[in-house]
Parts: sequence; C-alpha cells; structure tokens
Amino acid sequence: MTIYHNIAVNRPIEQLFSYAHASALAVGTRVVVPFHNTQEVGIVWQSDITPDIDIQKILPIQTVFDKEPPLPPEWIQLIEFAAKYYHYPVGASAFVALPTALRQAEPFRLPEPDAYFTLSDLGRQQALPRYPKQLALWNALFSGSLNKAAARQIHTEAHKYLQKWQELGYLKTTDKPQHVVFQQKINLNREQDTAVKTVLQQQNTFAPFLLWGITGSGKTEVYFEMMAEVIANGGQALFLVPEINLTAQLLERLKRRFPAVETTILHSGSAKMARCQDYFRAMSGQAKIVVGTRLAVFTPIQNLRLIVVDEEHDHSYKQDNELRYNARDLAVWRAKQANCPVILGSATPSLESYQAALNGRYTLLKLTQRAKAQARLPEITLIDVKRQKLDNGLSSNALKLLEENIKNDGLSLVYLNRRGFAPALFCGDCGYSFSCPNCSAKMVYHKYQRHLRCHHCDHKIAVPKSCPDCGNQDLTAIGIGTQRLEETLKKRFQSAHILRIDSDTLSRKDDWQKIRKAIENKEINIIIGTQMLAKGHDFEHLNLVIVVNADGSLYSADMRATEHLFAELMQVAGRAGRAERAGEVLIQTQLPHNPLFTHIQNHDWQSFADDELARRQTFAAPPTVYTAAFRADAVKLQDALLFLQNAVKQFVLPESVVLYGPAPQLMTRLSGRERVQLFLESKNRPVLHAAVTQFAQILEEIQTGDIRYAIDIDPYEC
DNA sequence: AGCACGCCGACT
DNA sequence: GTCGGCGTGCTC
Repeated sequence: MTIYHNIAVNRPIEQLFSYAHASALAVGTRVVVPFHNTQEVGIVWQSDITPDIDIQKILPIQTVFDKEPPLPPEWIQLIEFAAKYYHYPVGASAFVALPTALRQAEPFRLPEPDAYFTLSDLGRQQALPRYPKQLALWNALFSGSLNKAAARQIHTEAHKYLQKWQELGYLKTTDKPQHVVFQQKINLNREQDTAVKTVLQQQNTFAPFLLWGITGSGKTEVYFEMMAEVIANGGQALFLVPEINLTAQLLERLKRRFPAVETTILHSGSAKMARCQDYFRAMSGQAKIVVGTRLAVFTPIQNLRLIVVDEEHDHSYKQDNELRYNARDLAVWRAKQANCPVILGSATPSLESYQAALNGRYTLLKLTQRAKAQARLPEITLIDVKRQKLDNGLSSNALKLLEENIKNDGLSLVYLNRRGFAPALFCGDCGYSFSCPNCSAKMVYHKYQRHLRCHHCDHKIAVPKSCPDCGNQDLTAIGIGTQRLEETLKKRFQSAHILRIDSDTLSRKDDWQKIRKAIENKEINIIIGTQMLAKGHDFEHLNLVIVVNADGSLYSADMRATEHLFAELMQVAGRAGRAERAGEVLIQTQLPHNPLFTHIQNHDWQSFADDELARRQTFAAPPTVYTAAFRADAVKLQDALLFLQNAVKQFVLPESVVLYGPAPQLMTRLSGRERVQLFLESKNRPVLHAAVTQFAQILEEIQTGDIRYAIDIDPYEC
C-alpha cells in the first residue's frame, strides 16, 4: 500500500512537497526526505492526500523518526496561522519555531520518563535537615513531589541526597507527580486580589486581560498567584518575558514561589539539547511552567491553561527577520485556541492593547498602588538644558544632586542610551564629519579602543589624525556618550566609585553576577548605564536617576517614538525609590514643554495614552488602522525603488486601502545596501490581508537579481 | 535557500 | 577551442 503525504521542508518556498510511504504517518511526525539532490528534514503536514502532481515524480520518505512523539495538531495550526498571517512560507515558519536540535536530520532521544520522589511515611517522621539547601529540598518533598530536574533546581547536589534518603527509606517514588501544595502564600492587596480572582473565574474560557500596573505594584505576584491556581488544577502555564527580563532575579523568584513545580526555561542561551528536552517536557505535560522569550510562544503545551505576557509593550516580542511574528499577538491567538485566559501585563501598555481594552475586546485590570506601602513614587524634575551651560552633557543641578547623593551614601544611576565616547567626530575647520561607508550613520568615537565604529554594521577605522578633506589636525568629538560621562564624573568625583555598564563593558556573561554583588553590597556610588540597565534590574537602594538626554526620539518622524520614549522614561524612573527611601529623578531635556513630560511627572500613563491615541486617530496611524510594510533593498537605491514602483504599477489598490510610498527608509544605507519601503494601511484587517497577498504575488513575480525584499505585518517602525 | 543549468568573456 | 562568470529556474 502506498500512502501519500505532504511534507513541510525548511525552504523559503510556499509549497509543501508530496512523498510516499507504506503506511499513513501521523501529522507532525519528523521525517527525512530526498530533496533536490540532498536529504532534508521534513514534517508531515498532511497525511493520506491525493497528490496534485504526476505520481511518477513522487519519491518515498527515507526515514521516519517514529520514536519521537509527533508535534501536536495545535502546533501545526499555530504555525499555519503564523505563516499565513505574516506572509512567510509555511515550511520555513515551522523551522523557525522548532528548537535547533529538531531541525537536524538526526533522531532525538527522548529523556527517560521521570520518577517523582516524595516523602514516605517513615520520612515524614524524621528530624529536619540542618542545612538550608537540604531543608529546602526536604520541604519541597514534604509538600509535593519532585523529579530529579526539579530537585536540582532547589539544590545542585540534590541527586546525592535523593539517593541517600531513598536508601534510608525516607522516600517513595511514583510515576505521576503528586498534587502540589504551595508553600508560601503571599499577602496580596485588594487590587491584586481582585485581579487574580477576576482572571481565575474565567479559567476555562478564552479571556484576554490587560493588566495595567504601575511600577512596583506587584504584577509578578499576581501572575504567580494565578499560575499557582492553574497548576494546582493540573494545568500548565506559559510565561513570556522580554529578552532582557529573563534575569537571574526572576528565576530566583520563580524557584522560591514554586519549589516543587517543574519549570522549563527557554531562551537563546540554553544548550541545544536542553532546549529540545524542554520542548518535549512541555509537550508531554511534565513541565508545568514554561518560561521564555518570544520563541517560547511556539512551545507545544499539552494542557495549556494560562498565558502571561509580561511587559507586553516591549518591542523584543517582535522578531525582525525571517518570520516577522509578534509573540504577544500569537500568545493571544494561542489562548483563543486553548480556551484559556491570557494576561498582558505592563506599567505602560502598548496603545494596541489599550485600545483593545477601551473597546471591550480585552478586560482592563488595574494596579494603581505600590505593593510595598512605604515605597513612594519618585519625584520627577525637569531641567531645561537649552540655555544652560553643560559640563560634558551634565547640568549643574545634576552634578549637585550627584554630589549630595555620594555624601549621603546613596546609589545614583546616570542614564544615557548612547555608547562610546562621542556620537560623532568633526573637523573643527571645514566641518567634515566621519560617516560610515556602508551605512547612513556617523561613526561613533570610542576613545579607549582608539577607533571610530559604526553602531549599525560594526565597521571600524582607527581614529584619524587629521581631516581627510582639508588636512586640519583639530578634530573635535561632538556629543556625549557613556564613555565621556564616565570620564567626566570620575574627574569630578575622584573618591566615588563609578561604574559604567553597557554592552561594551559587559562582554562576558559572568561579569554581571559580580557587578550585581558589588552594587548590592553598596560598593558603588554611581552607575552609568544604557537601555540594558533600564529593564528588569532592581536595586533596592537606588534613589537618584539622572536622564542625561531625553530628546533623541522626540525629533524623529516615527509615530511610535513618543510611545517608546514614554515607556523608557517610566521604566528608568521606576528604578528609583523602590525601597523606603524616596527616590528622585532628574530629566534633562531641550523640550520641557512637550506634553509628554507633564504626564511623566504625574506618573500618568493613562492620560498620556488617551492623548496619544487621539493623536493617532487624527493621523490615521496604528492602532487606529492596520498596517503592512514592504521593504526592499539593493546595492543601488534606484534598483530597489524601481522594484517597488513597478509593483505599484501592477497593483490594483482596493477600496479602503491606502498606499504610502515607496520612499527611502529612514536609515537608507545599511551594511552597504540601500533600502526603500512602502506601506499599505486599512481599517479592515481582512481587506488589508488580501491586498498584501496581491502585492506579495506581484513582488514574487517581478523579483530579479540583486533585489531582496521582506514583508512586515504590524510593523513597529513606520 | 541551495544548487544546477545555461549562455557570453579571458585564458592554456 | 575551454574555464568560469553569475542570471534564471526548480526542488515532490
């Protein structure tokens, strides 16, 4: 008997390919098939089909990985949806979503089914261990059951003690986890409690929530409480965090709150095999909590009962290459598929989610109080730096506050989102500036590395001795970067301990632990930091934040720039005064009258969002309309431009779709290629989708030679 | 994406 | 006469 199957392969081509096998294979099975003149990994996408090509041409499937459980139908549906929605080939989409070990043409050996340990009756009568780590393990075994992986999360030497206690007869093993009892119950305030109860009432229905909670309002406790309940009922929870937020701090909190719950952490750093195991542990229902960055949204989860998307406004949920998906949006789709609640949480929600809450698609939950009653919101002061003389970018007010804070043994953060010594080097005579040969950007002056570097393509040149145009040797560094701030502050406060933290100083991963310790031990007076520091890292005693330059994005044409700046400033400001000591924030700006700052000073996200939403309405910008971007690049600008222009000529613009462009992108040159773009917008999503499909077809037909292009649905940059 | 096929310039 | 440039087209 011959059964035909449609197989998805990892190629950027739209079609599936038909192959023959002696028996019907389950959809989702991994296979190896002959393709072109090599072997390719494939996934059975459709089983038992009637092929639409000549049967003579159909080749047999070569290998079937039948020891692996097939990917579940829900996963196939999810990929299918993502591929269609983001206009990316389905085969390639599937392989973006798969852990690397499963992209290889090798069988994956499943880990042994886990044994679960719990205390036996004899064990329950024994005296408690004396050492804290052992005690923690004991407590976890007392209140629930643990497999080895979960035990190791509590105590790295757990296997030793498990063996010892088992030999003594203190333990019994089961193949199913015991009902899990939770150790500590956290006291929630009324708002937190209401949020938890509201969500839990809808446990078995698709229910999207927007959880708006000011910084320090205890969103994490709310998530944990809901997760606890869902897990106690036998379900699994998916917890998405932005890239930068997957910190040791969060993992410690999870471990403390869920000592006896099997947790899986998926991120780009985890080893290939480990990630693959996690995939299967989640798929089989073993892992109760799946934590991860955007990629984790594709984890197959057997009994998904709750999804949390923390910091839902964060742009790192959007992938900006290959399959350009937004994990937050796919999370909502998954919740609908699984009939479970999804919570999008943020102190500064995205306007998309806010609008959804306003028109009733999402339920809005509010946390307006700081969880620690004594922790007050920081006082925010604006400094108009337009007419003030600055000392290397710092106002006299800023310097005064820093000096006082050093005296008082406080911790200050000087925030500037710009690495290097100075963002540009100019000739003092003729005004020549050094630009990157590959990109439309100035080269950044790095004083200590003695080079100029492009922050977009990483092109480096030695610091020039003289102007190539007029020969003048007087070259001046214009503007302020973190290196220059560091130099200035070290000169000024010679006895203070000053630490610069940006991606230039933090090259090695383990550096961070040491730095954390030093900061927590109050060995540091001033931290100079970039965006890296703004998110996810709490330092209890941080009480002064100086924002050196808040304006960059206010001059930009990007609609979302303001939204982004607001979130960034709120986040940075939120670093201050988490403990009992009141925090102080100083923002240096040239545009103090921009209404954005009033809202920042009042800690008033909602007014900001209302204003901004009204503005978007008048400009017919997202989220009022849906958008799609088409970006093309070529070595010559003209080629890329003509490519899109020719497509427009053939395009039949549907009613209620608006076309903008094509025009050069904001950053026209990047890595030696010239980039142009075009937008389609519509109030109606299906209409837009149809228009995009039509346009994509034209592009595919006329694409030649050097031109590359990409489709970006719901783009962030526009 | 790969990889082969295919039709025009500089080489033993 | 051939080696090889990368433009075009196909992969069950």
